[in-house]
Amino acid sequence: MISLNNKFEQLPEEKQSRIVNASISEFAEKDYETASMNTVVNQAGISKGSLFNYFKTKSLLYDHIYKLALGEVKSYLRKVRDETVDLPFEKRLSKIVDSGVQFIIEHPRLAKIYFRLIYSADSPNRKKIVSELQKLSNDYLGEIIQDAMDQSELDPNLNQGQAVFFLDSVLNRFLKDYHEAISQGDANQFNRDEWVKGITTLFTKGLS
Amino acid sequence: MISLNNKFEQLPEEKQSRIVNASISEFAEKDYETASMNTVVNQAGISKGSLFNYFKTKSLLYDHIYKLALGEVKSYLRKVRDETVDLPFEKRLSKIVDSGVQFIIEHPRLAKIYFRLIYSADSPNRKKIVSELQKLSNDYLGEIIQDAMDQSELDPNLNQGQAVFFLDSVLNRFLKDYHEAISQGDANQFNRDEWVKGITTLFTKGLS
DNA sequence: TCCTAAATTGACCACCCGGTCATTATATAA
DNA sequence: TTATATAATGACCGGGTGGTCAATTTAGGA
Repeated sequence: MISLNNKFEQLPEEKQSRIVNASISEFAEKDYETASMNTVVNQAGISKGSLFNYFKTKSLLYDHIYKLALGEVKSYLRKVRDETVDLPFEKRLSKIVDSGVQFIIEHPRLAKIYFRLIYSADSPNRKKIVSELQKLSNDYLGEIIQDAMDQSELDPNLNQGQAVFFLDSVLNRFLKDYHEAISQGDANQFNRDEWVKGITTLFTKGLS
Repeated sequence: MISLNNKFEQLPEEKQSRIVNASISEFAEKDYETASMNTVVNQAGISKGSLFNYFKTKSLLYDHIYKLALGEVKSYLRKVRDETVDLPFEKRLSKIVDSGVQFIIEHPRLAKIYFRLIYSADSPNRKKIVSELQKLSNDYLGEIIQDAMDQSELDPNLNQGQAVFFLDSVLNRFLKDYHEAISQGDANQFNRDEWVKGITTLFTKGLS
């Protein structure tokens, strides 16, 4: 026995995806407490009893969904890290922003769940999840910054932790605002190239 | 007739502050949907009917509270802006961080409401409020950055909007993390001076 | 002291929630 | 075809919600 969720995983794939889809929509639209299991079952076209048979509690369903969202985020990060490993810091940063934007466009609902998780305070196990995410981001951006330090593209005596923090702050905030702009239909206010250039300039040369 | 809330404002001050206190606690602890009017009336020691007599709906009570929180934030910003108007950019930044930290320590619950408002998505009129906040931040940080540009402490050809965005991202994120660290009792992980120095260095000289 | 107008109360309403479980429908093996 | 195990159902439960309003308490002037 590997998984504790075999009930759900042994379902026909079509049914699984109906349920996952409905759950993603609901958890993207409302925060954890406000999201309704009733809405999920109605949108998925199954009965309430069935859903609670597959996932014993709301919290376990949420677990399944956020892990799924996080998995997608991670695979994107891994992809862009590996694909840019030989590029200079500036180009790397640019690609990171690019693929963040791409992720948001391709998975707007997952992005919403991700941002809700980071910025809101009411998901179950929030502390554990957020610290996990922090580690992920630390590892990911830390590696990129360390590479740049090793290549003397960034000051080798940099406080690496701080640098990661700054980069993370700006990137996350940019992507969050971009995501919000998209979901309100006015993403044109963002000239992507200009922003990428601005961000890389900030980190390499500062504002003076 | 100036105010529409005269019912509440004509109450004895002691009673007003009991109600405000209870409301602040509740809206700080839970997000808008989850916060309970029952909890508020119990903690304030008044009856439910009375509260709904003073504030016709939950949303109107929330309005009153967030405006109060915002007012405090604004007065802090105004104060630090005026007190630092003659200082160089670096010193100014440092004072801004200082007074942000001070605000968080003095008004932890208001800070929580403020951060919830910015980062969460479920307060009523959120769009309007957030854009109001953005304007506030733009005016405030914009002025400080413009001053630094005028004094040639920052590049006079800077994209001012971007610069404000970056500064806002880093400052807000720092204060948010600091606030969370405090409310979990381990704020010692933040060496304030080191962070202030790091932030000012980032913005003036970059990381290379 | 009594009367009236205003303030306060809390039982009550309709609604929604997460979760349960006896009942029913479905699939499978004999 | 029939008997049996398994899966799916939705009425139902206790509890909490924002909001209401008839009844009661309080305050103040005559």
